[in-house]
Amino acid sequence: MTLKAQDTAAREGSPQTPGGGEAGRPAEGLPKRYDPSSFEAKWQSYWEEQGYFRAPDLPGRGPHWTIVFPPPNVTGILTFGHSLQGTTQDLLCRWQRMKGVPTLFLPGLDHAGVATQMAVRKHLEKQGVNASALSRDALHGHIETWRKEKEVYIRRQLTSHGFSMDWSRYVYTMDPRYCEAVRTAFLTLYRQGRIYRAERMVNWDPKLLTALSDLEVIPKETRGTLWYIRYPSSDPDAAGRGEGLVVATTRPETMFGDVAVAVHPDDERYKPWAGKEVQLPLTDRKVPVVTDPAIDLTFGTGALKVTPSHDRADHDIALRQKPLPSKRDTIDERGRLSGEFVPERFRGLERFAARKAVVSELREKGLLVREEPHVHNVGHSERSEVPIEPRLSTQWFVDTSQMGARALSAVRDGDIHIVPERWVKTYYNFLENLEPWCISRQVVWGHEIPVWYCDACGAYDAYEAPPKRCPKCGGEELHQDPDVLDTWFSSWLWPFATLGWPGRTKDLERYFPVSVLGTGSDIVFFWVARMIMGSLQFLDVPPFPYVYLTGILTDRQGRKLSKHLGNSPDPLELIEQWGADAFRFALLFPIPVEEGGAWDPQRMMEGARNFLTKVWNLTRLLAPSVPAEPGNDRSPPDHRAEGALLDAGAPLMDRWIASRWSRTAEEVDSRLTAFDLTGAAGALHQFLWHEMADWWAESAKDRLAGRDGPKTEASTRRLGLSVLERTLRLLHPFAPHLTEELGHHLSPKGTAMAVARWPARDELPRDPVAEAEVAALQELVRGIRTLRAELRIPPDVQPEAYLRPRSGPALELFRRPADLAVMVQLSRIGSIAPLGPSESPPEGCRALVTASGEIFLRPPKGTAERPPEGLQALRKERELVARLLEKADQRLKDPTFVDRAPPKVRDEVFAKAKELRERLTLLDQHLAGEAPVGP
RNA sequence: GGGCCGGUGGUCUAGGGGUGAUGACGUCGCGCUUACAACGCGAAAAUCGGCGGUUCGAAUCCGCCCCGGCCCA
Repeated sequence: MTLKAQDTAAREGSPQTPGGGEAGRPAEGLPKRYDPSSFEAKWQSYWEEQGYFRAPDLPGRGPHWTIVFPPPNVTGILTFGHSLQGTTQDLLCRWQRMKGVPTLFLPGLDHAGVATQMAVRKHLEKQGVNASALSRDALHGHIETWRKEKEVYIRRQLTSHGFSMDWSRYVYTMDPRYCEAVRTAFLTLYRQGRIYRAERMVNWDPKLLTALSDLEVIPKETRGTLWYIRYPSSDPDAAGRGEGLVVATTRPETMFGDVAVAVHPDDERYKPWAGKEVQLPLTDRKVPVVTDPAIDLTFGTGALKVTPSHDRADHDIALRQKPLPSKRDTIDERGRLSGEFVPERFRGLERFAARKAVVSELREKGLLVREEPHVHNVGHSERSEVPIEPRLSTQWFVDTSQMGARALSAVRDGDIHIVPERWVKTYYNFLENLEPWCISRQVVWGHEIPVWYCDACGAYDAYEAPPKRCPKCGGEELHQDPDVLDTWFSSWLWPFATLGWPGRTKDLERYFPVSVLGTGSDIVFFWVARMIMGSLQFLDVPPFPYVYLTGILTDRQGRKLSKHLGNSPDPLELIEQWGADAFRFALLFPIPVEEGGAWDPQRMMEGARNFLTKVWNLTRLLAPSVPAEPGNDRSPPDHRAEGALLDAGAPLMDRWIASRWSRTAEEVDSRLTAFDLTGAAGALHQFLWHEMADWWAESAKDRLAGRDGPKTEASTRRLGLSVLERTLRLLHPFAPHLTEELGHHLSPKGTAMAVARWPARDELPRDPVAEAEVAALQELVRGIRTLRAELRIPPDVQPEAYLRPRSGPALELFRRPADLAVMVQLSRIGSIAPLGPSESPPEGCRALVTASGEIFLRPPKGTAERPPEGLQALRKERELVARLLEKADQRLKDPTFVDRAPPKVRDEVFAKAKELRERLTLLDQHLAGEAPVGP
């Protein structure tokens, strides 16, 4: 009945009273099972309705916490990387929001030029539309339709992660305001002379017919062939040159574009050739032999054909060898041989077909000396995946040298910190070797280039709005540059264009700079470095003080998770199956966020889900139904109330768990401050599961069951709830839905967790004495459990135990019957009797010796007198102690150690040796006699 | 070719000069002990990639080497 009602509420998405003690859910309590699907959607819409995530409109500068989410591409489905980024960034935002800092988590969408155009074309072609025949406007229309569809879907995906984004400030890189920012950026740089047109070697994609930036080119290891081609001597009679020169190349089809053969100036083999000419095979042309220091003597034959139009290095060589032409196009934009230099019979052949044709003709003519397999890296288009054709072409470039230098010093001078720090060097390395940034793309989808050309005189300039006439010749026929801008030319403005730049908006004033820029380490160059350049250039300040780089997650075979490879789990499916909280937690823990590594979905999700289940059940133990406790409403906690529960006479385990909580709160907060999200998650995992649940709750069960009277029961419950509720708040940024659900269960009328106050680290008192005593208690309890497991004592049999304390804290424990009772409970034995220093335990006991004390257990009648294997634990303990003692003694015997080690270390070792020696004696007595031992 | 990162039980991982080297998953015992089998208790399992060096003392610092990965050419 109960479950059913909830399910309906969740499906409908917006219950009237989400926390509802009265209407939403019957007050009896928490369902037995942790079922995230029954409440996650409910809280998402509740948060949204309440407007918790809308960043406050505040005037002027002031404290703020801003994170701009790296905008997903309109291409469609969210990637795993977005889930990871969103999770880390949402965590930081929720944490700061709870601290009361005005917080903005800004979502957006990237138009993603080439990638989107490709996706939409593919989509249209599937529907039978011939995309290449469409006009620019028509294609824009289709893309717009596509965008509207994807936008809704992407938003739903982000929301279903529980990300606390401010959707009222959502930005699309094609919004008119954003377009203005892009235009302003272009015009500013253009007028400063930092944007220019030039003919340069670019990465040409012969399929998409566009230039690509270096970063869009993916080198792929490719098996090719190295062909050795003879370039015959042009004067065969000359001494030593009769055979001609042999040149090695992987691209014989480009030979018609050769302008020279180059050799290293120090290469003895080719000394006689310098300045001479060779015949260019398959043509009637001759080319000179030049010397250039860039030639690698060891590669191939040490002689290189120089093809300036189709190879970057060759182009550089040709430029250096002044009289040589630096341009000789023989391959057209579609990758076909063409032009006057190509013999008629090869013209029009596609490059790979041409390669075959050229090779076979060379072979026929006996000019092919040798061919051998050759593995090398070939640049491929990230977008279309075809091999890149280096090509000379006229493009727009940004001169980034000065901006790069500023970006470099921003990090060097400590204005920007990169976390983890090791990426700093990579960042330097990139900026120290900056190339001009090619920003024009020959596609139709993207930001237009605000440059107009005069049809009459050819003059061109950049304008804010379409010019009426040419300022030079007065011509009225002008046309705009047909190219569009590289997507990254809009992305690099993201931290400030999203806040209204170039306008001087309130948001820009309040929420800029961004507090931390989080992204995957794979786009340090594409994005991070350029945003830093852009912000320094246009606003004169760094865009953010911190860059937080996450690692790259891989599958079990170490391959990057990507849609491409199909090895990336679908975030939505994971959320549906396991819940958003489990997914979030699994992304953070236990694999370190900034390291990345193999992410096995099943295993990760199970681990996270089990942990959250634990939290669920712990809450169920403490508050099976809505507690009637007054004042338990998440308002600032009442220190006096807890003070009374935690005075000197309070139960040891209570004082202990409060103290542990305090340490955990501090650890979580300081780890978050240091961007150690995994560490913070780990601290909570450790505390909730292995301290609060395993030890405190186990020790408190009797009290909670009312066995010590109703007053004790009430105070225990109150203390437990007080610690639990505080921990839920600490956990909220990690698992927002679960903690919201449980928080409302605990106090139906309380503040929502999403806006609850982040606990101060010293809210509950530290108690080092209690911590030391519980450490001893745990050691003794574990000893008893070990012994009992070894003696094969059945669970329902409760033997008697005798303990003789050896350490100070243990001694204290034995003074207090209540603490002994806790030990009895935790180790499931019948009774514990303390033994004085000279007392002996009764006959028939088995013993174990720990640092805290000696443990004796009497197997009840009827159980095995002695386990078949004997007393392994005791024997192993002896071995270990003996080994440790020997080590310690050795050090103490070493005069240099005694001489040079700090006194503190020396004393420690000395004390340790003393303790070990005593323990060894005890162990030997137990082993030798198996008899109860007196002094 | 240049640069960066990592190598710790079967797997993943903590620790960054003095530890009895964390913890998780998995494995093996024993248990459905009324918060939790999505669990509990116990056990087995690592000479911290190799070789040198610095040091009274190295998983930890330095050098070289080997292996894996990433980035830029």
